[in-house]
Amino acid sequence: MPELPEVETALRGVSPYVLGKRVREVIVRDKRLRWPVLDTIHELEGCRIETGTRRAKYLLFGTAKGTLLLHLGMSGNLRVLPAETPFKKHDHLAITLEGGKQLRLHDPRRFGAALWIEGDPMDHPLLKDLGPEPLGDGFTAEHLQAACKGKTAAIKQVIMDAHVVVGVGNIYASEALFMAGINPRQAAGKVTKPKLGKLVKAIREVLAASIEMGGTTLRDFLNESGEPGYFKLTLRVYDRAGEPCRVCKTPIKRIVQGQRSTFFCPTCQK
DNA sequence: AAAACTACCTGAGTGC
DNA sequence: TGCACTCAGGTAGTTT
Repeated sequence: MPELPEVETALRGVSPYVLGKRVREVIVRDKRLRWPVLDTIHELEGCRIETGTRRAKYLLFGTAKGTLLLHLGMSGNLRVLPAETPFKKHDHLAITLEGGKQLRLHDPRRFGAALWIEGDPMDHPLLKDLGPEPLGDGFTAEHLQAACKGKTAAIKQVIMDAHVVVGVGNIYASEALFMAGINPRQAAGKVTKPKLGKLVKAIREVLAASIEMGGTTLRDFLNESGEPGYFKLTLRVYDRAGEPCRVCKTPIKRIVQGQRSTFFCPTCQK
């Protein structure tokens, strides 16, 4: 599910309801997420949530005492509901706020995470070695060129490596490579400089456009108001194997790279 | 150092 | 209806 646009959409959706609110109670209904949810999560109780930010696909809710880090994994979503709303299966974490609302983490596959961090969250092992934000100033053509230099790994694998740039998931990796006219199997070190420049631009554009539209929806993602996003309607190659390329009509191909599906147009992406 | 692979988990869809 | 199978948006951690 959540690629970066969905995570950003979730953050924007819940922020108005949680920012400035004090946490009454943290309810752990199932601690078996990617890592066991520790009892330290209850340190959040009594704290006022002062900030809501995102780093890569991690959500950070800051208080004076520490930071709540959430990750939505493959199948997670956040909802804000009246605290008395019956729990659904897979509602693993619930944070009751002053005023009677509750922030809930729902995650069928349980690849998500919930951690309590004291001190600067950017020093946390999960965050300290991450590459630049794709929509930030640090993600430049020069940066990507330096990261690709001499690499034999496929360009798709490289742009999905969080040490190179964060937030480029499986859908948008395929989409951006199509937009830049790059074959996903090409060795990163062999992609020309101008193409890498185009790729930076494509990654920024596709992510920004999807955030604008409220995130792509596949399967179980619902945005904060319960309405699905509509970006899937405009996907260029992802999940379109056998269908005609929107530019040249060549059938879109599906291959497997690093145990993940890749979609591309053999004509437009040389 | 870099690349390849493993592990974690449920649910939807397909074919018989 | 049921069973067996494949596939799915992520990524830390391990092995080669």
